Amino acid sequence: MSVPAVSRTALPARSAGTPVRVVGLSVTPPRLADVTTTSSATSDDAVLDGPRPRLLLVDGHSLAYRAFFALPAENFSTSTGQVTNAVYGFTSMLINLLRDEAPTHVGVAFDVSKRTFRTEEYPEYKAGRASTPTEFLGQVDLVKEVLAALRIRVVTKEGYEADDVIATLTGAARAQGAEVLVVTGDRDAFQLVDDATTVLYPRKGVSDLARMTPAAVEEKYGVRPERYGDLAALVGESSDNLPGVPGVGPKTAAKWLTAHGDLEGLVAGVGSLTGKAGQSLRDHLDQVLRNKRLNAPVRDLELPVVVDDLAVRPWDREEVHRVFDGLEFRVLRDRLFATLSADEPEVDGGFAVSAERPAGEDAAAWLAAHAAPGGPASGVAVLGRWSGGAGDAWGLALAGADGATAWFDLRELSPEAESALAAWLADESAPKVLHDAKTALHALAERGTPLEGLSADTALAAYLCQPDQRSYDLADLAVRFLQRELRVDEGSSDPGEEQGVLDLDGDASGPDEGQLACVRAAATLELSQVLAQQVEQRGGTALLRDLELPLVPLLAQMEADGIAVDTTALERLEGEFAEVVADAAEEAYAAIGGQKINLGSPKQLQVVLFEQLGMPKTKRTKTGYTTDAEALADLNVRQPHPFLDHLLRHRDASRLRQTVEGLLKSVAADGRIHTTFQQTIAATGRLSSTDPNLQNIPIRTAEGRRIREAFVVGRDAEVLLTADYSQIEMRIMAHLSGDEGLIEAFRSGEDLHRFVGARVFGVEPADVTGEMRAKIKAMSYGLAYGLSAFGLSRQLTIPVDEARGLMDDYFARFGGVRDYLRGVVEEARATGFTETVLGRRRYLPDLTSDNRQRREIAERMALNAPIQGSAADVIKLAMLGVERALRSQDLRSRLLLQVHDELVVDVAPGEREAVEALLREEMGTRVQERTRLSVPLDVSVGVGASWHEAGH
DNA sequence: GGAAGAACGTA
DNA sequence: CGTACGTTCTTCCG
Repeated sequence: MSVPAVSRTALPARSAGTPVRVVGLSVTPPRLADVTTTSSATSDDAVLDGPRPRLLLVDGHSLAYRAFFALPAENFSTSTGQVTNAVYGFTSMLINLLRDEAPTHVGVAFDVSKRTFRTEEYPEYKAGRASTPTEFLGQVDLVKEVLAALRIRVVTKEGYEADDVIATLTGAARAQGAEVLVVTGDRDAFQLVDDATTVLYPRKGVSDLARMTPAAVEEKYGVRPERYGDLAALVGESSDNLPGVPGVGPKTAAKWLTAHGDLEGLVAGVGSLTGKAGQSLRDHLDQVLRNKRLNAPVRDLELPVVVDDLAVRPWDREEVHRVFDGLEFRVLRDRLFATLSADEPEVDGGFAVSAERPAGEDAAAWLAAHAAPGGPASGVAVLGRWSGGAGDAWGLALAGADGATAWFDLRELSPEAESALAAWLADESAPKVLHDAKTALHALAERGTPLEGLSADTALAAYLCQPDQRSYDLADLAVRFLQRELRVDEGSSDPGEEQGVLDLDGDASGPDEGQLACVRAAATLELSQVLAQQVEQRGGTALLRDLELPLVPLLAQMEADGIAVDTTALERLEGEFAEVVADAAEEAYAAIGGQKINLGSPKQLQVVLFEQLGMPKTKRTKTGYTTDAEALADLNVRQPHPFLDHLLRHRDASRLRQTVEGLLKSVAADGRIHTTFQQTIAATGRLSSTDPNLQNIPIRTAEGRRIREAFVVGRDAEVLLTADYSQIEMRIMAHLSGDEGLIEAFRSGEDLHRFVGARVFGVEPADVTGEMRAKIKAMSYGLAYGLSAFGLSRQLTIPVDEARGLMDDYFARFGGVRDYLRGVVEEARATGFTETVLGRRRYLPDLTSDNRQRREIAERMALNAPIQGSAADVIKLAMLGVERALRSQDLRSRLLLQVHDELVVDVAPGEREAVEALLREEMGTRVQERTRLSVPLDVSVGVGASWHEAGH
C-alpha cells in the first residue's frame, strides 16, 4: 500500500476547541482507494496512526443562510452595492474549517430545486417558511464562485436535498474507512453521526460550531444518533413543517425509544402505552411514520462524483485573487493566504552555533573577520539586567552575517579583548541588531560600554507588525517567523545533554550559557531580516527606522536619568495619609456598630451595604454588586449614611498612601525614580510606564497634587519644566476629518469648546455657559472613543434623547467629523487595519466578527486608534526633535518624562529660555511641518521647582 | 504562588 | 452601552 505523504497528517489528538495546525492545501492527499481500512475503522485512535482521510462535507445553502442572518448586511457590501454578508460569512467559516479540521477531502452540497421526492409525498413539506430574501439568493452564486476558485467541488442531485447528497457521500466515505465531518444547520444530519462521523452544527453566528459526536447527541437528546430520526419523527420539526405528536416532547420520545429499542419496536408496542401521550401517539401514528420517511436522509443516491473526486486540490491562486478582489474581501484573502497557503514549514530545528570564545587578541581578530565595520549587521545578545536605576551585564554573544558566532564572558575579559569589544560596540559604522535593545543598552552602560549603530530591534519590528500582542518574546518570534526553536541545533550539541533555553533574567549560569546566548544572537539576526520584510509590507519601514528605533537610546537615557524626588516630603505625606486612613476607618467602623470589616474588600462591603444596611442594589459586577466610588456616591444621595462618607474618605486616603508608598519604594540610591518606558505594549503606539508608573501620578484632586510636589528639580538643574500639547487629540481629529469648522476653531485661537459650543447651540461664543461648555467638552472627547448617545447621557446625567439631540446638532455643524468617523471604520473593515499620520497600523480582525459585542468593541478601537495613535506619533517625533535640538545647541538640560501629551524636562542652569523656545519650536512648528498637520499644535509650558509648580 | 476580579490613577 | 494603559488589594485555587 503506498500512501502519499501528507505532511504531518498524523494529527495531534485534539480536544474540543483546540485549533489544529494547518495542513497545507497544496499537498497531495491520500487517495481513499489507497488507504485500505487499517485497524478498526471506528476507532478514534486510527487518526493517530497515519494519513487517515478526513472528508469535510458542507451544506452550502444552510451555512450561507446562517451567515446571512448572523452578519449585518450594511457592513458587508462592495463599492458597487453588491451585498456580501452571506458569502463573507460562508467563506470565513470555510477557511476556519479548512484550517482547524485539515480535511483531505472536501465537498459542498447544495439543494437544487424546491421540488423533491419529499414534496411529492407531502406537499406541505417545508411550507410556511418565510420567502428567501432576494439579497440572499444573489449570493449563492457568489459562494459557488468562491468554491470554484478554491477548487472545491459542488455536489447536487436533482430532486433531492443537500442532506441526501451528504448522507450518501458520508456512507461511501465511511465504507472506505474515512473520518467524516458534516457541517450543516439541519438537525436531521444528526442521524449520520457515529464514532468517525461528526456533525458540526452552528450554535450561533458563523464561528461557534457545536461538535456533535455520538456522546454529544445522546447527551442532548437522550437517544443514540441512529435513533435521532425516530425521535424527530415523534417530536416533529417545525422548520420542515413536520408536526409532531401532540403532547409528546423530546423527553417522552426518548423514554419510549429507550424502552422499545427503536421506532419500529415502539410502533409494535404502541398498544401498551399508557396515558394521554400514549393515546396521542396511537392517534397520530401515520403522521409519525410519514415524518420518519421524510426526515430519513437518502443514503444511496447515484451521484456524479465519488469520494475520491473530492480530494483537496491546490487552489487557483489567480482565480482566488480575481474573485476575492471582486468581492472586496481583502482581510479574508489575507487570512486565507496567511493561514492556509501551504508549505508552512514545520517548526523544526534550532540554531547551529559555533560559539567560539575568542580571548585576548583573538577578540579583535574575530570582530574584524566576522563583524567588520561597514559590513552587514551582526546580531547582538547581551546577558544582563537593568531595572530601577541599577543593573549589570555579564555576557555578550555576537552573530556575524557569515554565520559565525562568538561569546564573551564580560566578567573575565582580558584588557585586550575588552577594548576591542568596546571599540566595536561604540562604532557607529558597525551595524547591530538586537532584541529589546533598550535593556541591553542599560546593562552595557553599567559596564561603561556605550553601544552605537543600532540598526534594528526585532521586538520593535514585531510590535509594528502586530501591535496588539502583549509580549514579543524572542523564542516566540523565532517559532512564528523562522519556524525554529530557540535552542542549540542538535548537530552541534551533545546529544545526551538536555536542551536548555536561556532565560535572560535568570542566573544564566551553567555549561550552555554561552551557546545559548549565541543562539539568541543568531536568532535575532535572522529574525531581523524576516521582520524587515514584514515591516516593509506593512509600510512601516520609515516609522521603524526614523521614529521607533531612534527613540530607543533616548528612552534609555531618560530612564537612566530618572526624576528627582523629595523623599522627606513623600514620607511626610505618607504619614498624613496614613492618619486619615486610620481615622476614616475608625469612624467607618463606628458607623456600622463597631464591626471591623476589611474596608478594602468589596465582598465584605457588599454584606454591610446591601444586607445589613439594606441599601438599594448597585450595578452588577461578575461576582456581585459594584462598590465603586461612583456607585457609593450615588447611594449616598439616595440613602445618605455616614458609613458611606467615611468609606469614600478611606478609599481616597488609602489609595494616596499606597501611591506614595510605592513611589518611596522605588526611589533609587541616587535619590531619583527611574521608571521603565515600555515601547511595545500599547496597541495604539503610545508608550507606557512601569515600575513605577509615572504616567498616572494624581493631578485631579488637591490631595493628589501634593504628590506632584514631591517630584522636584534635580540637584544639578535649575528648574523643572513641563510642556504639554493642548487638545492634541481634537486637533488630530480636525486634521484627519478635514472638517472645516473644526479646523477653523483651532486656527481662530478661540477656546475650542466655547467655539464648538457656540456652533452647536447657535449662540455667540461669549454666551456659551459653563454648563454648555462642559457638555460639549464631554461629547467632543467622547466621539474619539466611540461614545454612544447612551453613554453620553449617562456621563452627563441627562436623558438619552437630549444626548442624542446634542450629538445630532454637533454632527449637523461638524459633518466632516461624522463622515470621518463613519469612514474610518468602513475603511478599516475593508483593509483590516487603521492607520495613523505616520502610517502606524493597528489590525482589527474583529471588525468583521459575527459577534456583535466583539465587532462593536473593534469598531470603537478603530475610531480611537488613528487619533490616539497619531497623537503618539506626534509626541514621539517631538521627543526626537527636542533631543536633537538639545544636543545640537550643546544644552545640558535633560528630557525626563513623557506623559502622552506632556514632556517633563530638567532644565540646566541658565538654559530656561533656550529650552522653552526649543520645546515650543520642536513640539509645535517642526512637528506640524513634518506630519503635514492642517492645524497648529499649541504647546503650553510651565516651570517650577516641582512637577506640581511646573504644571498648569 | 499565581490568576482573576474589582477598583482607580493618568492621558 | 468610551479608548489606552499599570498597580494594588482581595479572593480563590492548587
